[in-house]
Amino acid sequence: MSTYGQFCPVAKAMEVLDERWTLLVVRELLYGSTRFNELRRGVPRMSPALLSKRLRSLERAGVVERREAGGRTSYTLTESGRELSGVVEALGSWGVRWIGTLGRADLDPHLLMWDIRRKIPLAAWPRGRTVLAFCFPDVEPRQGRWWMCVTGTGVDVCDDDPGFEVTATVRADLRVLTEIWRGDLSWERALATGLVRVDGPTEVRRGLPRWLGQSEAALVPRP
Amino acid sequence: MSTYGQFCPVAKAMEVLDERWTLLVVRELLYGSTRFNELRRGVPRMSPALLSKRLRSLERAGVVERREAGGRTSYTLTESGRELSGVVEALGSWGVRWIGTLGRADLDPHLLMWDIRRKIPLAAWPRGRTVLAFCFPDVEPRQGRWWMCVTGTGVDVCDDDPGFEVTATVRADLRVLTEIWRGDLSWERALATGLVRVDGPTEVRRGLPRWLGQSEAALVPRP
DNA sequence: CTGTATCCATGGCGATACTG
DNA sequence: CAGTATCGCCATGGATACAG
Repeated sequence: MSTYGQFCPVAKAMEVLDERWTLLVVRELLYGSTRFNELRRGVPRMSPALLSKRLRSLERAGVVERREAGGRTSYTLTESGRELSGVVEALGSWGVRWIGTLGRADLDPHLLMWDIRRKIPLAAWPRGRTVLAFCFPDVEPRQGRWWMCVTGTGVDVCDDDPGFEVTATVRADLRVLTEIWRGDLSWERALATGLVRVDGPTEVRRGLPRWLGQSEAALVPRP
Repeated sequence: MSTYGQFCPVAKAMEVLDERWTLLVVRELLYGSTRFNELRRGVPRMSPALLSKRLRSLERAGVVERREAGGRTSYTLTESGRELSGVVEALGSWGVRWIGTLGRADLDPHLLMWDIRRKIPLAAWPRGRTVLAFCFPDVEPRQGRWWMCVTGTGVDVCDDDPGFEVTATVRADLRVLTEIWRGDLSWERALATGLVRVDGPTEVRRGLPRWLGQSEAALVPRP
């Protein structure tokens, strides 16, 4: 842990939080991930060794509680950790307002699909099974096709064809769907201009914006 | 600048802000410092080379505007930078609530005197010159005595005797005065228990808490 | 006053492989 | 599933001196 030699609360907070990846791990924990490998999915570019190290640091700092039960390990936020939501929200609001442009390397279909999955409003979907196929023409084939299977009980994301009949196919550049998700671009505009194409029944095209929604960042007013 | 390969606004914000010292420099700018050496006083353990580098990074990120006028350079926050107040405040509130214990190395008389100086409510002080002497018995002599000269026009902090008649002397361990300043300890308690001694007229002892005040961190409710 | 220049050691962190 | 182990680079940043 770095030290600043200052009594200022901002400095003391940053001693715990300023290391690379740390607040992204906290973000994942705030989103509800508790397992090591579940956390890994949220920070795929972080090596497991480093994730392990950060979790220990956060535990020492009283932010994370590590528990072993039935041979399984879980990580949860302490009260101190849960209160970091204020910091994370402030960072997110600032980031979406002032870091407008995404580089090509910021785009990640896997992260996007998991983010969307996390906020699927099950209640808004039809009963029975609905399968949405996603196609990102600008992405290499291996990462360019995804399937999202929504049933009454849950959501599955696959990167290869699960075999079920596809209800509709969503076709858009990865950047476009990412910008919609972040709220940089609206569903209506994207559909109207053809930046997104939906092949399937009309009611699906109509319902899509409500079914898939947007990240909470979309609620932040832009400068 | 680090990269995370994520479109998440928190990650994009941290790419700009997670490097060591960065948010402390922003904090100084939010407090109103604009000159290079003025900024240095707020982050004395940071090397000038590094400060220079950080200021450039922040300029590239659109957070800081650098201006040269009349051979003098000044740094001010852009609108984007000013909006980081939300982040800094969230960090400060969290820090003062959850990082309760200060190590010996976190205490710094120079920083403390300058912090106090920054918030002196001139209007509350008597007309004419008032000189407060501070004595930190637990600190090595060179850093253990300070003088604060308050006149109608401003405040001066000195680490050697300016020669004026001393109105009153405040005597406390550096840790004690720091804790009072942060709001971990109240003036009343500290005076009542003798953790702080004020040698001087009664009205000074009475007025001190209002004259010196506390940092804004003191307003944050504790867990 | 406002920085640059230079040097150097440390260790952070990425990559990869492997284990109970 | 939940991590360790190992390796090696290179960038970070601390220290100091110096300059326009």
